[in-house]
Amino acid sequence: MTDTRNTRADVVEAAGRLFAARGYHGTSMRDLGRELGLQGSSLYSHIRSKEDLLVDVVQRAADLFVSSAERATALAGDERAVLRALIAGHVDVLLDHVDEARTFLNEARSLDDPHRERVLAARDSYEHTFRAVLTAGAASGAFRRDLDPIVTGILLLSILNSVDRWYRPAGRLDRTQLVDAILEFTLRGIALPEHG
Amino acid sequence: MTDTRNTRADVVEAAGRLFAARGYHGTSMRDLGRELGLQGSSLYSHIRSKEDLLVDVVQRAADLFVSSAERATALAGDERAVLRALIAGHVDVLLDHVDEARTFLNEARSLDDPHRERVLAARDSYEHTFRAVLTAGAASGAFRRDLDPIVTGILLLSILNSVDRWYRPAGRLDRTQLVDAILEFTLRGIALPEHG
DNA sequence: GCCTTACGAACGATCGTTCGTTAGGATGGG
DNA sequence: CCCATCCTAACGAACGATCGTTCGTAAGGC
Repeated sequence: MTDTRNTRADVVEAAGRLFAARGYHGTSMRDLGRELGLQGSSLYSHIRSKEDLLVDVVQRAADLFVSSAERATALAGDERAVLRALIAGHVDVLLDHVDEARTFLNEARSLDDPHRERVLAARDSYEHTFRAVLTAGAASGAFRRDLDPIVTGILLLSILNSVDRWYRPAGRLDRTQLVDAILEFTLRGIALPEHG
Repeated sequence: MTDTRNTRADVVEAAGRLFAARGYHGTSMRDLGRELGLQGSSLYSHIRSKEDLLVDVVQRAADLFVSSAERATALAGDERAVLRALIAGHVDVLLDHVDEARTFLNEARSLDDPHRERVLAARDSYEHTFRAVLTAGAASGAFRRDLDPIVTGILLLSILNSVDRWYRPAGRLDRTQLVDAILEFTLRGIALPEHG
């Protein structure tokens, strides 16, 4: 019963899986066919080229990240609340769509120019959302004023973009605790407060 | 004058450059030959296989990271000083050997089993150094006691391993300021201290 | 005269892709 | 209700290109 015929969405999903695990150049069309129980040539009933698949996977991830950020900023609340929502949204996208997100983060460089620029633009817009909240928080008094929001945003996103490399849902932290840990680290750091 | 004959070290260095830029599977031996002004087949005067090159590049980066950590822990000083040295050492390796470090971080999965395990073991040992300092600092009172050193170490290393993706020496921060920014973020976070 | 470095042709394997064809379910007219 | 039709998904052979690699050979400095 599971061996019904495949749709384009099935192909894109399997492509995400393999691209995430072995990279775009490390995945052949025949590999991808085998993953679906097909011949490599049969994939061309669904797509026009291998690059098409990468575009689809990466674009889908980009959309997920951008719309997650939009939902977070639409929230009522001070900058801390929005920042928490941004972190939680990023973690959700990363963990609920690991393969697309991984491919987005690691394989975008294999896109050819028009597509790569479009993806980099989406990423810029996404990162800008983080910077904007950090800047607003510094102005409103929620965050320190002596830190550069650009650098701070990059450091936070460095943490977030690495979550899929180590976090395992079966481990000690559930997802809420993960978000809390990242937020706590970002807000207060590891130093003892009473210390100089 | 620059077109003297090439040594094995030249080949490994050029391989690191291309592996970092295009990935292991995205780099062909003929690409690599062209980078050195050679035929692809001529590379086999210096190496036995393409995989050899990846092993060399990745192993070299692993050694650099591990010995950097050893130098940092050999330092006199409290845990904050050692932590700063660890951060500075990591940044130095990453920026002074970008290509090897990038390849180490991104292409280790393309190694076959015996070599990959050895590299993962080196990485584990390196990360253990960070955890050990964080644990010692929590015990001595330099750092907060309510944070998990394992998680904290991972978050810090997430920041450090991403530095090469955004830091440009021509930008606003020189290298010392970069280390200071990371240390400050890690120790105190972005929240206003007087805030709840 | 040897040893290192490089060449260039060639190997079989695999790459992404095209093509003509087919099985079978959906569709619609009589 | 049946049959002709169409469409989608898949096959398998084949294409030229490129892959990593081998081999026999040549050039040139210690």
